[in-house]
Amino acid sequence: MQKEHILSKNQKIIFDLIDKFGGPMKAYSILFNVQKKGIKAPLQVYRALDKLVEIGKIHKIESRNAFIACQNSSCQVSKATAFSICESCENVSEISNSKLSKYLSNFSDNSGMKYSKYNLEFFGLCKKCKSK
Amino acid sequence: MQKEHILSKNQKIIFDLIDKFGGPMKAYSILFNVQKKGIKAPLQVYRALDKLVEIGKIHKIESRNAFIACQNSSCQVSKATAFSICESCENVSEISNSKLSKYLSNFSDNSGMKYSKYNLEFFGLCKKCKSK
DNA sequence: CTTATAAATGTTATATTATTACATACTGTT
DNA sequence: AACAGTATGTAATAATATAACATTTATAAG
Ligand SMILES: [Zn+2]
Ligand SMILES: [Zn+2]
Ligand SMILES: [Zn+2]
Ligand SMILES: [Zn+2]
Repeated sequence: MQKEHILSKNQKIIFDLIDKFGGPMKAYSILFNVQKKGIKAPLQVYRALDKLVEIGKIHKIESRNAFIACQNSSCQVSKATAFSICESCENVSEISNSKLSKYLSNFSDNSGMKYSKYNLEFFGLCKKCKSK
Repeated sequence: MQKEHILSKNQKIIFDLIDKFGGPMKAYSILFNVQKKGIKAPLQVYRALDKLVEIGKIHKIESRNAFIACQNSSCQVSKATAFSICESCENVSEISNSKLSKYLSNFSDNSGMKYSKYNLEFFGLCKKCKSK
């Protein structure tokens, strides 16, 4: 189980927006959408995003510079993330596969490096886009 | 084996720089370093980078917005990439592990999605940084 | 060789993403 | 009350990436 975090005002506004939206959102799109709530500057958005990523409530989709709400409450807080991304419609979903996460969390090679975190992004065509 | 690509002038200048540098380079750092060779504008750099990524001569480290020469001539041209990244010294190396690549290339879940490409980034501390 | 086509280049301007710096306010603890 | 840690507000700017348009070079076909 995850530790519960009490979100601050800005953090809550921004998390609620991303969570409700359901898909990946870009920082400046978030900014535009929360301006009516009094959040006026990019930095206010980025600070909230940083914190939300840190506590695992959202994840950054690195290849898209976008942020998505965690769809997997049991994932190891931001330390082990995997996503599938449709290159046609840009739909993104978080992969929750215990075999995969176990395999990657235990991965080690002969580099002498100790891995404490990973991010995996799969690309392809989703069901809908495939059948077009 | 990979198909051989003949690089254009700008592509060759930029690939040679990245390859010689050995680690991840950022686009504007590349630009600065090739200005004496006549490449003056960001777009010239980005166009060469796009092409080099496309043909698998370099890869983009998404979490760092940086580009590194492919260290693994047998990797499936830009379709299956894995890196280890030291969060302390920012050293990056390409992971060449046939079991891992086989596992990920064959990965499928019940989403109905057909994966054609992936990128994996491991984070941790390298040997050197661990012992500090 | 000429024509056609695709790929690459040059140049300017601009869009998008993210951080620095500094001042202020809120929250919980001793 | 004093302190430490976290969060906020605001302005300016840095860093990353693309749009638009003109021109040139490479490749292949007729
Ligand atoms: Zn998650
Ligand atoms: Zn799709
Ligand atoms: Zn490679
Ligand atoms: Zn290191």
